Amino acid sequence: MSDIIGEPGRADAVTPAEGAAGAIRARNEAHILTAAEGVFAAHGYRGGSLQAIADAAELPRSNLLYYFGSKRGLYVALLERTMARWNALLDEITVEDDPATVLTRFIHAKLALVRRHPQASRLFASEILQGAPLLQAYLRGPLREWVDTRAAIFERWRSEGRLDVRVEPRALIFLIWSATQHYADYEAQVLALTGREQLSDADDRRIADFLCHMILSGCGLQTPGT
Amino acid sequence: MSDIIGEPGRADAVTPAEGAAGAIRARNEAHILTAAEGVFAAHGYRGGSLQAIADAAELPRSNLLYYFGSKRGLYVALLERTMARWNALLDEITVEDDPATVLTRFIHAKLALVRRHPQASRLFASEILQGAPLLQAYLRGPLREWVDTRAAIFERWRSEGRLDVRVEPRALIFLIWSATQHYADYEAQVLALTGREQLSDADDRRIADFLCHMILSGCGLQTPGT
DNA sequence: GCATTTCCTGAACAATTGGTCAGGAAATTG
DNA sequence: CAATTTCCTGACCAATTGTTCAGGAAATGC
Repeated sequence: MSDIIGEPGRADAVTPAEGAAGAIRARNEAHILTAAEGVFAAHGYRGGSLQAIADAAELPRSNLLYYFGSKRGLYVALLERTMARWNALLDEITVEDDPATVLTRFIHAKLALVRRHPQASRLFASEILQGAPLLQAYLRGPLREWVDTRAAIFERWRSEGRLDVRVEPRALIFLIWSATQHYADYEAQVLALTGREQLSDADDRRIADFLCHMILSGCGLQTPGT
Repeated sequence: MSDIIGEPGRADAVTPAEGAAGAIRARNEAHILTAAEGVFAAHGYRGGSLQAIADAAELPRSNLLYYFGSKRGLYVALLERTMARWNALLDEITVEDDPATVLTRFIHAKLALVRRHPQASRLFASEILQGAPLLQAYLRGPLREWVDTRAAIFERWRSEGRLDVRVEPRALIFLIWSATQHYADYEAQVLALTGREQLSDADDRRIADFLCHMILSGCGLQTPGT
């Protein structure tokens, strides 16, 4: 019920230096979080059991409780870590920037992030599927603010004729998100339908180029020279 | 493990006429499946409990077992019903058709489907998030065939200059799927970010228009007159 | 070295899980 | 009507769930 995640002042404890006090804690917590990420991403919060996470982390179940207090505590810590990483990538743009360049960079960054941390993307997806009980504050707070800022800039660009009038700023952001996250969340489907074992770097590049082309031309923009 | 779903010959029992033998079964099964859809969509297969479904259906837990034998049996039946409905919408197209019209219709149909059955879309998403253990046969069989057919047609269009050369047929299909399903799977996020309680018909129309514009212009096509 | 904090875990906890089954009610059939 | 099939469920089962806790090992501080 307490949707605390994403509110300000939640700075993660600074990772203690190697050998210093609390170093063991930092190492083990990270280890457990990684295991939890895989389990919760695949089976959701309710479906993921502490035992399964403990097995993946090769630790006794009680050890997870020792560090995180409860299942919910572990899940919250995991979401916080994920959103913190996410936020680190929400780069700044201004009205002065070139729309085509901004969008291209945005798509590439998001695609790279999602392809590098597919588990994190799936975890996020499963939380949203539940109705985002713990992420309401994050969605309605910092993330919404971020979206509003970008949307305002897109709006400006549009009124200045630098973006096609038919572009809905927020819908554009959703489109980029959905198109990129699809390759993490629906990876199993993509692989099954393309007959691949996994996506190659070449695949990643073709996907990125295709998405950039589609989005840019929908915005009435030319692909900027590399 | 047995990924049977989606293979041919799985015709659902024809719903018996009102009052005929098995009518009770048909009615109750449908009732239970609807309840199960909501629970599994939100919490996944492992996370969804028979008790929760029973509560939603206002039936004793044993009754679900009576009709479906096991939790897995219920889940499989639910996935089968979902995929059957899905398949009913995979309409036919030919090379002779007009690309712009086909794509427009495709987007509208998919968006309407997904907005009308958001639970089904989320159920599907959660199954894929797990790695699609039960849908492998469906994905690699009938769905892949469907995708290959469309992709071949897009390819033809492209070689005839009726589609931009930069369009990757399969990636185009994925783009349409992801962009539309986003409004079901990530509904909680969309609502939180737009500050809405729910999406209106007007929202639906604006979304559809925007997506059609983006996709069509990325394909080098004009929006067809209505 | 000793004292203190941190780390760790096996055993036990009540609650919930999916599943079985006997026994009976309700409906359909002849 | 009686016979038969379908429908239904409460009680019980073993297994698993998240959590508590006592007691001790390991690391750290001095």
